[in-house]
Amino acid sequence: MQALKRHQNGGLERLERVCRDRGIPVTVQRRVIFTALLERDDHPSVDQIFDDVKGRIPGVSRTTVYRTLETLTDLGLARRANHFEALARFDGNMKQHHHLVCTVCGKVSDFQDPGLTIGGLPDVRRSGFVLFDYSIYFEGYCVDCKRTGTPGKPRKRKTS
Amino acid sequence: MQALKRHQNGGLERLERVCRDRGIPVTVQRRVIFTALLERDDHPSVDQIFDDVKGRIPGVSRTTVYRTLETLTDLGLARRANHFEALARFDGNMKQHHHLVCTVCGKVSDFQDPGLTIGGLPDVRRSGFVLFDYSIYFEGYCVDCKRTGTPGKPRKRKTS
DNA sequence: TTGTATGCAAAAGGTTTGCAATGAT
DNA sequence: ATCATTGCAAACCTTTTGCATACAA
Repeated sequence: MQALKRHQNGGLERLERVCRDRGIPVTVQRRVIFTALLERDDHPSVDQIFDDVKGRIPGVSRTTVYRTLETLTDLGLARRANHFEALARFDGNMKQHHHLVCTVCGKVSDFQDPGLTIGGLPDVRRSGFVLFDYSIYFEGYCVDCKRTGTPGKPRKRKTS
Repeated sequence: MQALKRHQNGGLERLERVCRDRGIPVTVQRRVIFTALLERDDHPSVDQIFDDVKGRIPGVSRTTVYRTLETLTDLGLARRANHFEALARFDGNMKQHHHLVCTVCGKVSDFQDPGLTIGGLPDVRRSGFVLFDYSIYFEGYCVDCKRTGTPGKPRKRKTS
């Protein structure tokens, strides 16, 4: 319902406008992949979108899905749902703590603040979810990236 | 400082106790890898720990680091810092929203609640960080996993 | 027509697995 | 002595890249 609404309120029109503004072509692939993304609200992986889409575009390649999702992110029409690049990360700090995520370089650092609480814990129980902890991810520019800008683009591979 | 303190307050003793309780051996690799993890507070990747550790254990293999970090997670001595398994994930919902993360099956779902605010935004500016958004990750058991328990273990590959 | 996006195939990176040897209790 | 863990090598999956072709404007 939620997704459908988003879809109806000019999802594609938004894509077309943004592409025109940036002077890049609006291809069939971009249209369909963007639509598929808007139809989901479960943070799909590249392969999930690929599966959704391959029935609608004759010979799409996974590569195009990768590239298009990245393009949409650049255009500000999507974002990466994973902090950290796609790598396993571990944490030996078992105390509750929060995180500062730099959306430019991808760096994540701990931010411990016992005084930080949520105003009125949400009613997640309603959905049958058993809550036992929470952690807040603060997004912004770290000191190093403050001036350069361009949010939403984590670094590529091999930059550890 | 923080990490050092954690290290001093019986990091290894904790490991030894937990291993004894579970009846599994305390190997050199487990000792050193756990120590290396406690020395960092930057959510290291497997390779970062491997680098830290290969000077201290003659012929460690990356495989052992993978396996040991997973073991530590099972033992409750570490946790994965990345929600989602190590995969790129995208989100077409650009409005502020929060997340419900099931620590058993790894499923992440959106949780939108405009009434949910943080009591007194933290003083992250002090560190030079420019904050422009935040998102809360609520961790717990989803309806499906409620009874089975065993937190902290996201699903493996190929389970999309 | 001009320039960018696409698809393919191959490469590169990250993670898991089987098995024999080693090590902890 | 026994059973789990380790290391190696190979397999597997995910993501990126180069290049020729196809497509949008």
